Amino acid sequence: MDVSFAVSRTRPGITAEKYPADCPTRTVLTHITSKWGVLVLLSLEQGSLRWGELRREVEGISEKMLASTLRTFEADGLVNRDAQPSIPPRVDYSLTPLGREAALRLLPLMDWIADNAEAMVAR
Amino acid sequence: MDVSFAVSRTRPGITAEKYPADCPTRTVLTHITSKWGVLVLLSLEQGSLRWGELRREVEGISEKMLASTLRTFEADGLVNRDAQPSIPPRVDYSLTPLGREAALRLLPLMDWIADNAEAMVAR
DNA sequence: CAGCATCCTGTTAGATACTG
DNA sequence: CAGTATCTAACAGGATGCTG
Repeated sequence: MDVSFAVSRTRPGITAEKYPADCPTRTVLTHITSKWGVLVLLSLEQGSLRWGELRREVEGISEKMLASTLRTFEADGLVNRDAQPSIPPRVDYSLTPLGREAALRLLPLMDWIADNAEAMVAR
Repeated sequence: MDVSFAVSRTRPGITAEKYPADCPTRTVLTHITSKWGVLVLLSLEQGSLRWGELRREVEGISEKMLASTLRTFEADGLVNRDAQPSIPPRVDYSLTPLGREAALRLLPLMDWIADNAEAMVAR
């Protein structure tokens, strides 16, 4: 696979650069680290949530941004959308196995941030 | 410490929400997951780099964004700036211990993205 | 070489209103 | 309840030129 990141970790010295602009990793990194991406992914990490629950969990997110973030992740195969055709409608969102893998890598980061954020901002 | 993330992982049920809007974690998360934040942090993970080296490592970053990203991380205490008052000037950037901790949590994520990005984008 | 100043653009995101 | 539609605003980000 020709993803430069994995290759370049070894610092071959000949490879032009470590983080080329036109690399699929950039796209995925952008999705996941989008303003609400991390928060949505981690909210679903403990189990599926309904639309409204998600909105309340990720405080401050607008309906538009929640919809767009979820659709992006659905297209990426990170999130499942399960819509019940009932009235009133009920839609549950959950992580796919792939999404769970991503969330798993996000958890240590968020835990660390939670532990150090105050000190950093106060500085 | 009143960082809601760490607390809420247990799903107390009484806590209003998991990711409140006015939380220092939001600020730090924004800095680190900014468009170039992850790439800069990881570029420095293997050792200090000069300004120009960083520009080349993180392909596509503009001078303005590199400067602003570095200044933010410097203020957060994640990056050290070491300026030699020589002519021509030489400035080296390196991670602080705090920055190294952050980068360490970013590595698994980037490795995972590198392994899965193509499949996700191709989808 | 390592920036900063200035100006400018466009995506990203917020507000509001409406619907099946 | 779970969205869509539309309109607008803000700020991240880019281009260019200049300097110690």
